Amino acid sequence: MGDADVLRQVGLRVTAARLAILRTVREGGHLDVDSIHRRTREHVGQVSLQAVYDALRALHEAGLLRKIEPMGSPARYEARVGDNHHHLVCRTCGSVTDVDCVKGQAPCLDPTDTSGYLVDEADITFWGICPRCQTKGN
Amino acid sequence: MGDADVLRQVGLRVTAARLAILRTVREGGHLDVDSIHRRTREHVGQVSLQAVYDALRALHEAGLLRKIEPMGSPARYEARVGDNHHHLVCRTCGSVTDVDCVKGQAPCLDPTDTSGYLVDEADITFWGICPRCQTKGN
DNA sequence: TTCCTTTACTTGAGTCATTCAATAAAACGA
DNA sequence: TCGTTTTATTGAATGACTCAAGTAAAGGAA
Repeated sequence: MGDADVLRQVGLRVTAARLAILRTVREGGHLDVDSIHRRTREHVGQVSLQAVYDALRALHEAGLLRKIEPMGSPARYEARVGDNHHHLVCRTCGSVTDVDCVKGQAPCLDPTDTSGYLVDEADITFWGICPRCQTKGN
Repeated sequence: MGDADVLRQVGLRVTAARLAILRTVREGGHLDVDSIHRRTREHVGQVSLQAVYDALRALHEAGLLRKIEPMGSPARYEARVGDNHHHLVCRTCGSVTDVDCVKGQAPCLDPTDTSGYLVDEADITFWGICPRCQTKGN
């Protein structure tokens, strides 16, 4: 199934911008909005930053993209959704790496005491220094 | 040991603003900067917003306060540090509640595969609907 | 195909949390 | 008490993101 069908399936219109943005995020890893904007332009020419914001929100609300916001840095988007994986974030360079769920397949949704909350998601970020920044000294 | 000594111990000068801010955060739970500013004023009169930002950063860097930034809302500070607890955040009203570490005393610092990262902290946020918002029938 | 309605895109201005910069005022060791 | 260093004040700036109004494109209906 192509991306056009994926979009239609979630009730979104198929536009060049959305197809390009979807592709960009898939290729890119964990890109911020600015990077997505720049790379998307390389694919389809002119696209406004607002169009990128709009499309990312639509794609995110439709469940096609996941949005992460590590403390202190702008939002990032990734195409890997629905598998409840977590993230390693480098304190030095800010790079993000996926980590599979700590508990295997289970969705990590069980704090020992939920205090009455109806919990539907566990958002887990591991902070540390990435291999490259370790070797770079400091 | 009083707060003044606590401040001196971490190498910070003792000022009325810092003492009041520390007290405010202790009393407040998970307050954002604006709330801290407002409440601190009630304790000591005039304090500028920037002084609050500066003090919070200093206190945070000194390890006296913990900073959390749930997606989509301004930063919040809490006085409970060093025990690696986690947070429940309400999707509806944004309120934050503490949860003890899922793994008991252990610091939850073991993703199955760290990809070479030197991990020093696990930041875990559980998202859901708080009891009050559940009964309010959204 | 053409028309029409709905949805998306563009441009430009606005908001909010946070930071920067320069001056004034305290803290605290000498 | 003095002098240096750190902290506070005031005001301006930044950056990520949103809002709003008009234009363009998508896709169903005629």
